[in-house]
Amino acid sequence: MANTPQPGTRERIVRAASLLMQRQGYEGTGIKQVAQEARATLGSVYHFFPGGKQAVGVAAVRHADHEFAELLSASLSEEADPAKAVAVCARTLAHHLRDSGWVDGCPISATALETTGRVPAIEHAVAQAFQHWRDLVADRLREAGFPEGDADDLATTVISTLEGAELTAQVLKSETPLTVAGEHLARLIDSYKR
Amino acid sequence: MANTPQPGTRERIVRAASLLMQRQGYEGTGIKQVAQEARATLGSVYHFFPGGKQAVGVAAVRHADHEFAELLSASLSEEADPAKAVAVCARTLAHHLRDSGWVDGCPISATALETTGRVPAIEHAVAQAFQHWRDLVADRLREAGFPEGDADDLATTVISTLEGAELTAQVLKSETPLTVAGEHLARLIDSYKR
DNA sequence: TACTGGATAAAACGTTCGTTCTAGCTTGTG
DNA sequence: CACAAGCTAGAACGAACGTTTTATCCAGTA
Repeated sequence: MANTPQPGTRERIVRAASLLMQRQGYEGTGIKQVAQEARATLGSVYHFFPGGKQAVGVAAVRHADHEFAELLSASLSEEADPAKAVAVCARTLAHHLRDSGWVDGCPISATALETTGRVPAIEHAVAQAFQHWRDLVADRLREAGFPEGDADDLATTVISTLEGAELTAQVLKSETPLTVAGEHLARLIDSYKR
Repeated sequence: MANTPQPGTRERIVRAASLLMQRQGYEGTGIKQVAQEARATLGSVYHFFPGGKQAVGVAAVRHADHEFAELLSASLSEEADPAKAVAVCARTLAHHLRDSGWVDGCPISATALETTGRVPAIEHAVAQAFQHWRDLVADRLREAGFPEGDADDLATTVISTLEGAELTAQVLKSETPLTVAGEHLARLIDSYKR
């Protein structure tokens, strides 16, 4: 959506890094592999990212943050009922995951787990993404009339559960964990209504 | 529990690998680092694991599988009400995570995400672990009188949510995601009663 | 036309990776 | 005491890692 027809070199590097890190994690992705996949040279990578691999990693995480935020916002605004919207979102994730051959799960969780407590810059970008997504859900719930406390707690669990269900679905190569998680989340949200 | 007072070399290697892979993932953990941490030599590692790094990885995942299964079984049998048991389990995980300085999350999720679709042997061990844990919860729910279909679905979501909440808690360095997820899961399970 | 700065290209750095190999050590049985 | 088998020790392999360096290209401006 709204992609520049010919993304510049910097943009190609970030996208390639984001995709590779989604599938192989941060440690499993090499700078040279990123350059090759982005059809850029090593010189270009270090030109745009003097901070080296860590800087590329941070940019890739931020890119993934924005991408998933768009998908989330779209899902949340499609349905009038936020409970239904969450279920729809879970199904959408399940289809994307299946269509990719079970390789495209959450774009940052692999990176998150590998770098937590060891690479502060990436750790921080990951935390920002999680909070960002959480806030999107919380805002939608407040907007639908849920009290502040309930909305915050529910939003936290929605993100956690979607995250975990995507991991489980990927590992088991099955859409079921995501679809049932979506329905359970809808049921949970409904139980807070009124 | 029931640790041999002086674990043998093989056991030390598996434990060290499991711990390091929990914190740094599969790609981020080197064979030499495993050997050093286990107070073993490279020769010993390749003596016990002729399959190399992959074989060590599989053994480490299986070790983590059994360890977490024990924690899960203990939590589930401590409380008469399985809904309460799940909430207690979430709190236990939160405390362990906090006490470790936010580094000891789920022992296999980092490895799972890095290797899925790329290292079949490890992929398989990870899937077995998830199913194993899921079955423990499902059995407990059936035992408590939940119908088969409900028990299976709930067990899937319990594992998914615990997994995701642990990831979120680790990333945000907060116990909250795990504790509220535990309470939400208890509420969800209760909503299926009768 | 000459110059300048951003961007690209490619070779090479030292280090670490997973793995292999050949000794040497221990231990228990004949 | 001898001898195999199980285990440990440590050096060495080629390949890949992240990074640095030097040179070249190519806009846009004066």
